[in-house]
Amino acid sequence: MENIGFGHHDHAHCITETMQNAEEYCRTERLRFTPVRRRVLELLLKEHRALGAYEILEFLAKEGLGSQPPVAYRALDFLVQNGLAHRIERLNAYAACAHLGKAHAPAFLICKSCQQIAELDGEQVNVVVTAKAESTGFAVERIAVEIEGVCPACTGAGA
Amino acid sequence: MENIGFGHHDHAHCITETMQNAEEYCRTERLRFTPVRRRVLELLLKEHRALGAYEILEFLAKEGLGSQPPVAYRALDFLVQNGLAHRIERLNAYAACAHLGKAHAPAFLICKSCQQIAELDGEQVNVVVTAKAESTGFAVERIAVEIEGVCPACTGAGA
DNA sequence: AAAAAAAATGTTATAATATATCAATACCTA
DNA sequence: TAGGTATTGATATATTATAACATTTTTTTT
Repeated sequence: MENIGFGHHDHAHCITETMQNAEEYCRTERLRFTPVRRRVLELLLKEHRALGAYEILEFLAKEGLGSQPPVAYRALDFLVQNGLAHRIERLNAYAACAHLGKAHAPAFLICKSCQQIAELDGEQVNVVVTAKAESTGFAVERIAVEIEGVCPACTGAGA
Repeated sequence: MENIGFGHHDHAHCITETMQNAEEYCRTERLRFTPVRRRVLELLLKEHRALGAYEILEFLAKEGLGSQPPVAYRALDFLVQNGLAHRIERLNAYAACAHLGKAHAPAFLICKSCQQIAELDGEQVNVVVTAKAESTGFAVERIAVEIEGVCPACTGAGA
């Protein structure tokens, strides 16, 4: 897995490509990629940072896609369950998955200043941690690695 | 750092010893270990699991130590700031530090079933992750490693 | 020891995040 | 097309967290 960082990139392309991948993924998995779900993923991709459920809800409300919290939470749950987005525990917020479909063990870089999220390959880390944990008899189900700090762009900008 | 796990231990002793360490630590660091702060740490140690701020507040209220949320949050902030307790992001809850005073890089094992928390030594993990992150130009400030699963006791109990 | 400054606490109010519940609708599939 | 399942709509409420300001306590300075 390649690291997806904070660098510049063709963002429009990154959106359309990920959306296409998501469409296909849902088709093959027989998941219902409904309008709200589709739109929420699109918003996460467009904003390219972690968004809270209520931030998302504001967008949805403006667009007539729903105005009550469960609308946003349900869509986010769907995306997270199916690996199309990740929940960032530290922020109680959500970010689009940068490696759609491919199994992966993400470690998140969280910029305090701009809320942008990058994914590092956490595979190694997961292996080490899982070994340690299971040697104590603990049954590992889920590993969250979240790294808080300041991204290159914001460091440069004196943030 | 030794791993502190889910095994049986002399809990009464573990409480008094940690409290003594905390007392001394606060004395040498010239920190004010006020009654509320002391009591909150004691509660975290006694319960030996992650407690939410409002759970703690209930105890405090019963004991006449305060009944409004800021009372609990302030005490918890103090303990976390000074390394006497940790915040478990996954649970929005708090646990007493198992390695008081010693600098350490904890990785938390969170039992879904009983909410008990164990600390693994996350030093290695932190080194690996920090290297990766900083190679992308990201300035690391804080790393959270949280492992969710089922502890040996609960696995045995069929949880 | 008194005054000034700093830290902690008390109190009220409210913000932000999240879920339970039940009714209505859309969609699969037998 | 009837029946089951998944999704959405809508209302209410639970849970977690902080802002703001007054008061008190502790520490430091004079």
